[in-house]
Order: sequence, then structure tokens, then C-alpha cells
Amino acid sequence: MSDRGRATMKDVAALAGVGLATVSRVINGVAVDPHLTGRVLDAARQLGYRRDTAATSLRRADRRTSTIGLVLQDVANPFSSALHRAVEDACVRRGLLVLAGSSDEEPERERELLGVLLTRRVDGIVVVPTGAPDGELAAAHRDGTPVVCVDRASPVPGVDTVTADNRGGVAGAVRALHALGHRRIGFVADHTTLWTARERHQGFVEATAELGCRARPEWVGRDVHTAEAARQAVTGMFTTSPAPTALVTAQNWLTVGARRALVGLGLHHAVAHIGFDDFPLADMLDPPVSVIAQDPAEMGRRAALILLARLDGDDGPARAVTLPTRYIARGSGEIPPPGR
Amino acid sequence: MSDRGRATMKDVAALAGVGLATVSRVINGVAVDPHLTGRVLDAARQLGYRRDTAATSLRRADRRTSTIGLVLQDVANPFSSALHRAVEDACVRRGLLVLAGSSDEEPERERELLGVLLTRRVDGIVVVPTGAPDGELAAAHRDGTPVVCVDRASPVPGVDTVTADNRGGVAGAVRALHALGHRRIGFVADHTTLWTARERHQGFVEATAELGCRARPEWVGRDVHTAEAARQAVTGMFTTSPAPTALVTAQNWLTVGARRALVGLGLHHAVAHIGFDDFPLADMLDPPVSVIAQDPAEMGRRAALILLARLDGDDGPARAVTLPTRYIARGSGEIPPPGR
DNA sequence: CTGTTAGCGCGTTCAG
DNA sequence: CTGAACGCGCTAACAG
Repeated sequence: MSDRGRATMKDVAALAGVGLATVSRVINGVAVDPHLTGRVLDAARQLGYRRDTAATSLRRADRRTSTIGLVLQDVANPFSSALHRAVEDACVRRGLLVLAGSSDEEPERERELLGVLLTRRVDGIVVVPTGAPDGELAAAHRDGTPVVCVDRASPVPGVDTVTADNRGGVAGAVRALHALGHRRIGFVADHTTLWTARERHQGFVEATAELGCRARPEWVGRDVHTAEAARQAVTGMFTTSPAPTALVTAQNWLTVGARRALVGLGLHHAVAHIGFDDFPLADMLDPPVSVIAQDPAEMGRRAALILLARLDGDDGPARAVTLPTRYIARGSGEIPPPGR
Repeated sequence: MSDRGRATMKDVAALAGVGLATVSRVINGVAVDPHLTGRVLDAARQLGYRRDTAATSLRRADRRTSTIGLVLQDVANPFSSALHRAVEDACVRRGLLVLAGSSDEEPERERELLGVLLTRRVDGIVVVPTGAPDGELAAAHRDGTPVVCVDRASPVPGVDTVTADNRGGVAGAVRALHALGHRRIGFVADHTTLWTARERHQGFVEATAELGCRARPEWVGRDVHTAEAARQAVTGMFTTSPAPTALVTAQNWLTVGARRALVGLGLHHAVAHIGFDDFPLADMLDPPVSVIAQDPAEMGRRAALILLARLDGDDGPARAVTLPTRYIARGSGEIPPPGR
């Protein structure tokens, strides 16, 4: 009986000499004779009784499992894990547990994860969508399992979303560089399949056009996915002539790779450089890296709050929250163009 | 019926015109007449049927939930999240999902998390234990739920553990500093309640004693928990006389805080400094930070492998795996003492 | 091979 | 207020 903690309500009832239903009532805090309550609690403690969540949710009218699903790009990525932590914090108070998984940007893996989460009958789902059309996501939404997309737009219409103002953030950085006198600005972004990469690129294009900056295809790198790829792209960009006098990199790893390239070329004190998304130790590099910061923790918190509201019965129209970005001037973005 | 995807096996059986058990067999891949199989699969697809994991595990003989629990210090910490990812990767192939939570080093929170995990009847648990005596952990072990402790020794005897060679790693760093000519070596470590902090301190004490280094209480900071606290401790340590000529910091955040202190004092090129545990961008600081690296991913992988073996029936004696550390010379640890 | 039946552990009727 | 009976969705044992 004591193997795998399998003391059941029946065991407790037998030991306490009461009916099964009485145990259930005590465990669930329904009014019961104080004397019996004591006997039941004693028996439960003695047997090491633990209520079985699966059986509970199977029987309950609302079928709640007190578990939510979280699909991230990669649980080990700093952005993802900060978001994870914020979601966890919001859920803990409600007694919700988080099933987390990594999609690695692969639509197939995203679908698999969502599938097993639905199989587990999670109460709701927070997902950083790859962006590919996703039948499982659509099915979850259609079947009434609350879904919130974070960081990126939803591939399925009518789903709540929490995103950052990617376009405005990049545009602001470009305007700041322009104000410093920069007219030749380079740009490096991630896979075009990613909504955030497209948005940030769009912000760059709009701002440079509006300001009348020169634009050259060699100054724009797209579909650059790793730090090493960014290093190579930026090295190439700054060894052609004319080269940009400033650079905007649209993702944290790309920012690091770009900095490595600039250091390699000896240009890190000569070229203005602004990265999208803050990262640890950005302030300890030489020069410190100026960034367009988003707040992953806040994004996770807001997403979780929306999800919790849905669990509480909120059936209003889909929300689309856009959080502002914040420019953090640390030095690398404040380098003037040559001759000024 | 289509609300919350609640098509049941009964529905599928009715639509396909077969018995309930036949549907179960088809879903579970047991041999069934190919003609019926087709009818069942069609019906299932048509209804958007999804098997209910909770009900399944409730009825199955082995009661497996295909879910494991993971209790970390903080899912957002780079060490923790790298470990998390490795555990996830090892589990994915087996179709296991991971319920992750953060203890924040609080024994009470650890107990709560373990409690709800046991309530969910997880198949096994991987935990970075706070170190405090933990009835829930003991109960899990006693009841036959496989438990593996990672990074730190288990508070409960007989539990599998995967740890790094903390003592040897620090001792090696101290010997390397000694070989460079350093005789006055400072040391900063985390909370004494943490097993790793004690082990690393022990390694420091043993190595300095063995090498006949001078030892002064002012050169050893213990119970230093945050980067800011480390900054203050190190600033104090190097503004007294005589000050150490070298420094070992026993945790990644402490290493960062210490570096800030050395930069503040203008000593970052004058004092040798070695940190325990590698961290992103350590190689991009000036000078690059030499570290005693452990491999959180490998620790997670090994822990998961042991857990999976237990799930496969391995009931041998408790394993105690100690993984080696690796010294990475980047520059900060190779600074000689003044006058050499 | 297939269908029927009995529970897994629990919450929720419904009589007492 | 309490206890007995039923069934949530499913698998295991049995009978055809």
C-alpha cells in the first residue's frame, strides 16, 4: 500500500471509520463535524495520503487540471527563461503548475508539443509561436482552451497576443543615430519567417526612408540566425566601401556576433552600434552596448494575467497588447560618425 | 461535444460502429482488423479525438503519467535553464513532458513544489535541492518515485546524485595561481547553507594549506549571495593592506560582481581572478575571465539518463556521479603577482 | 480477433 | 449532517 504513495481516500475512510464521501468533504474543506474532521485528518497524515490530481480533475465538473502549458523557443534562452519565470510567478499564487517545452523554432515540434499539452488537458496555453500555420493551435483555440501568444503575432486569428513595439523601437534607434549625424546605417536581422524579424526590419526601412538615409542592399543582412553568422555578415559589411558608419542589430545573439566582428576589425570604438533586446553584461563590454530593451518578464506577466482572466471566465474579444520598448544609452550607440 | 475537444472513445466507437475496446486497441496500436482500424481512425479524425492522458494513467497498470518533475533554483538562471534544456532533450524522445518550477533556494517552496508534483503522480523527479531536510523528498524516495539530485548532494540518503567536482576544481585553480607565484589568494563564496559553496570553500582551504599559502580571514568572504554583495566584499578586501594578489570567486554572479569591484578599483589588469562556473560573454570582457567551468547541460543529461534507467526498472544501489570541471584560461587568471 | 464488463481514485448526486 | 451509489475516460481481464 505504501508503494508509490498510493494511500487512497478509501484507505483513509477505512482507517478513520467514516464514509468515503466524508473524507472527500474534509479534503475539500466542506463543512463536516469537527470530531470526524480530526479523525480523517489524522488518518490521512498517518497514511501519508495525497490527493490524486488526475482522478480529481477527471471527476470534477469543470475538468480543471491546475496545469498550464508553455511553449517557448528554447527554455535555455535568456529571453525565454525570463518569460518562463514571469509566467511561473503569476501562476504559483493560483496553484497552477507549468509544463514547459522548447519548439526550437520548428513548426513540427510546436505542433507536437501543443498536441501532448492538449492530451494532458491543460487549462490554458502560453506560446511563443513559430509563426507557421498550426492546426493544433487553431484546434486548441476552437475547442475553448485559452491560448495567449507572446512576443509574436498569432498565426490564428482571434487569439490574445502580447508583443513588444518592435517597429517603433527600431525606428527610434535609427532616429537617434540620424540625430547624431549618421546617414549610412547598416542593419542585421534574423530569419524572415519570424514575425519579430520582419517587424524590426520594417521599422528600419520606414525610419531610414522617412529620414532620407542612403540605403544599400549590402548594408542590410537578413535571415541571419546565429552569432557566428552575424559576425561574418558584419565583417563583410564593413570591409566593403563605402561602409556604414552605424549599425543596428535586431536580436541579442546577433548583437554579440556583430560586436565580435567590430572588435575583430578594430572598429568597436569607431562605429555606432545599437542592439535590439538587452542581455546580461552588455554594460561591461568596451564600449558598453546601447540597446533597445524589451521586458520579457513583463511580457510573460501580462500574458499570464490575460490567461488567468480567461480562466476566470473572461470571454471578451481578443486582446492585443503592445508593450513599449526602452532605449538604454550605454555608449556604443552614442559614437558620432567620422569627422564630427 | 466539440467544446474543449471532448470527443471521447465512446463517441468514436459509436461513430465507427465498433466496441469501445476496439477503439482503445487501435489508439494503442494493438493488432486489429485493418478494415475496422480504418473506420476507427476516420471517426477519430472526424471528431478531433484526443486521448485523455489522465484517464489513461488512472486505469493503466503501471500508472505512468509520462510526466516528470523538475525543481530548479530559478528557471531563469542560466545554469538552471541549461540544465532544464538538457533534461528536456533527454525526455522528449521518450515522450515525457517536464513540469518545471523554481524553489528560489527556499526549503518551504521546494517542499510545496515536490508536494504538488507528487499529487500529479509524476513518474520521476529531478531536483536541485536546497539542502534543507525535506520530508517531501524523503517521502517521494520512500514511496518509490525515482528521484535524482543534481548539482548538490542529496539531503536524503540513498538518492542518486550528479554533482561536479567542486573541491577539485577550486583546488586546481588555487594550484595554478600558486604556480604563477601568487601566495596571497582571496576567496568569495555563496551561502554556507549551500553544499556547493561549502565544497568549494573546502577545496580552497585544503589547497592553500597544502601549498603553504598565507591565510587571512579578511581574504575570505562567505555567505556572499548576490553580485552586489560580492562587489562590496571584494572592494573591501582590496582596500585593506596587505591585499591579496589573486582572487577566486565561487559562483558566476559573484564573479561578475567581483569583476565590477576590480574595475572600480582599477585593478582588473593587476589582480589575477578566476571564477567558478562559466558564463556568457566571459571571453568578451577586458581582460577575458578565466573560469573553472562545469557543464550544466552534461549534468542535466546524466541526471535524466539515470532517471530514465530507474523508470526502466533499474533498481541497483544509488549512483553518485561526479563530473570533472575544466579550467578555461582566458587571461584574467594568468596575471602574475606584482614584481614578477 | 472482438465486444462486454469491471474498476483506477475521486466528486457528486441522492437517500437516510 | 453522513454514507452508499454512480460515473468521469480509459485499459485489463474476460467471454464469445
